[in-house]
Amino acid sequence: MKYWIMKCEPEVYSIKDLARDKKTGWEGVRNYQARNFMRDDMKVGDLAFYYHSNGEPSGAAGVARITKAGTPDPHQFDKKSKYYDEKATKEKPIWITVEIEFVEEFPEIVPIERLRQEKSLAKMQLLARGNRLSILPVTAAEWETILALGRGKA
DNA sequence: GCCAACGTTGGC
DNA sequence: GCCAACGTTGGC
Repeated sequence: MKYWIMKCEPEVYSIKDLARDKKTGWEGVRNYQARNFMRDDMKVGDLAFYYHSNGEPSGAAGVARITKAGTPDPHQFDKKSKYYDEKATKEKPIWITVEIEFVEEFPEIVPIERLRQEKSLAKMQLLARGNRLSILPVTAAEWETILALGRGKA
């Protein structure tokens, strides 16, 4: 099983929205690296931190689980969608989506500033300079560290 | 709202 | 295939 970080702006869709909806499709990803993670490496049962970007504060807000992996993103075929891609066909879809379900919301968001204070997280891709990927892998050690912070046990 | 950093596009 | 211009991301 693998661990991930999935970023979303809370004003667009927050952890509370996910808690209310129970599950949601992770659609509209239009970045090849993020797509490749979803297509090739994400498996049903994998866990992900739900990360609020551009939030107040930005940081890890909770945990979600992958419930469906690597299905074509329907928006790429929809001419009315902002995610429409004229190069995509049903036979050869370009963009991929996964479905996630709510697992837990942290009592308090773990701010990115707090993550930067952890020496063991210094090499995390999330904290790398200029990182903009919306989906990132997390190591098991990083997972445990952040989970403890999120649950207030660190 | 600013701006640095990055991915993508398109002209050549 | 290079690279400048552009658009987007995301922390602050």
